[in-house]
Amino acid sequence: MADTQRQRLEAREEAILAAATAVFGESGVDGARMAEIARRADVAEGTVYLYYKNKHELLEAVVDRFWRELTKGAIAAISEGATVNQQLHELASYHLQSLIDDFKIVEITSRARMRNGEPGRQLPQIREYVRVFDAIMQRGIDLREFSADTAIWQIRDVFYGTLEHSARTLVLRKQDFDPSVIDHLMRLFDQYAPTSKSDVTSGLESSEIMQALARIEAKLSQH
Amino acid sequence: MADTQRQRLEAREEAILAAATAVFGESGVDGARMAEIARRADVAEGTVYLYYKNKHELLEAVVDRFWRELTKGAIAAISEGATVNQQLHELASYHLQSLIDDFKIVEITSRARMRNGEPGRQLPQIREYVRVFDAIMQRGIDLREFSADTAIWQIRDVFYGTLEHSARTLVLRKQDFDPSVIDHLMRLFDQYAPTSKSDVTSGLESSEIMQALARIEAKLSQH
DNA sequence: CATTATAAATGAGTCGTAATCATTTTTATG
DNA sequence: CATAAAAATGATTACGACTCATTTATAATG
Repeated sequence: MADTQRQRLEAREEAILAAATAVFGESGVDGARMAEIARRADVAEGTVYLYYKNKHELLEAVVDRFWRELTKGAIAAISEGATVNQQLHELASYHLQSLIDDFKIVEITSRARMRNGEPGRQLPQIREYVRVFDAIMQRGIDLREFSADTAIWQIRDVFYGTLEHSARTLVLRKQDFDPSVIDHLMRLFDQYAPTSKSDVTSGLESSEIMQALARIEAKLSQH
Repeated sequence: MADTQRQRLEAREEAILAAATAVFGESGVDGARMAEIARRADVAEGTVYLYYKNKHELLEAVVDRFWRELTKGAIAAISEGATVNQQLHELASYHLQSLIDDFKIVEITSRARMRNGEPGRQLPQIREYVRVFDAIMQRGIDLREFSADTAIWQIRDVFYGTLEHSARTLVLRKQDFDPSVIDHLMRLFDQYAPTSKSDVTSGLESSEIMQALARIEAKLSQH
């Protein structure tokens, strides 16, 4: 029964993580007591330290899991065949709604970034989460919906920065999700549409078409 | 000499605040020792508690002063007679540069917002700081440079949200101030011009072609 | 199934630090 | 100079994160 043993350990780790998430959320990082987390996970205080080296690592695990789940949710929230604009809209809505719903955990994220006095390591799971946006944007550029010289990282900062601030604004005002925030944000993306001038049907464009056709031909010959 | 007495007390408070700013910046909030702050301010540990009720209130005072100074600096950085766009540019530059220079203290700000477990009280001095932006925007609307139905609070979230995220990105990449970030942000503000440039018929055709090709590719990959 | 070895769990005890408070020192007042 | 009030001190307390000697559960072996 080496398998059930492993499962029991995993269940325990999960119980600790769940308890920690709850307590951190309710009391904040400083207010959270390791004793309380242990009590809710139904283990002794020392046991927590068998799974996580210290309070900060436990915090990191909680935050890490949160963003991993968020990534899953984001991918699920995006319609596969939709237009780039539609997908951005879906991602923005999902993101804003999540930030509002789990405001407490989101706030705690900044705490997990701090290691000792040094600020801002990138958390791996946030990097992963951001890839969802990057993939949509890249597709937008490939599809010529956005001009090719678009600096994705700058737009990403606009996208996430705006939504984060908007979420804070809404929560502080005790308001719910506001669709106008999304509409407003999406309108900014019109900025990145390729210039409406005559280079639309130029030689560069046709080479892109030929490249795509070549890829299709290559795929066809595989069958 | 009731006046010199008062001055001595103020000097002491200032010494404690300066010491706290330094130590919080160097070691982070958790790493900062009240004993170290007292030592650097050249007072006994108990004395600190005569001026600030506890560590958190001291932190709040440090953050509060930082944003008060920032407000002063912002107002000084803006040219009185300049155009609205020029002023926004100046404010954005000043803000981004400050966020980069004092990244540590800025990060600590989120910590000061937390009171017990409850997140996000507005810090009064940040509210004050934000007014600088609001005033410029209001002037822009009054001068008909921005359309009247512009929701200032949403644009404010774009402005500060983007700059905050950009600053983090730059600092993590160990890059300095990047003017292209400002230019990029300022271009977004064209959106709010009353004479909308967005109703020009643009080259939708090419993106439609590319989308069609992408759909074909996607279908092919399924086999 | 009994025995031993190994892994996991326990919680009383240690240790560091924020905060307190009885005592001392300084300052203001007449 | 005497006295009261204010300010400052630092030894002491309180509390919570973390440790570790001991106990309990699980796996391995003949």
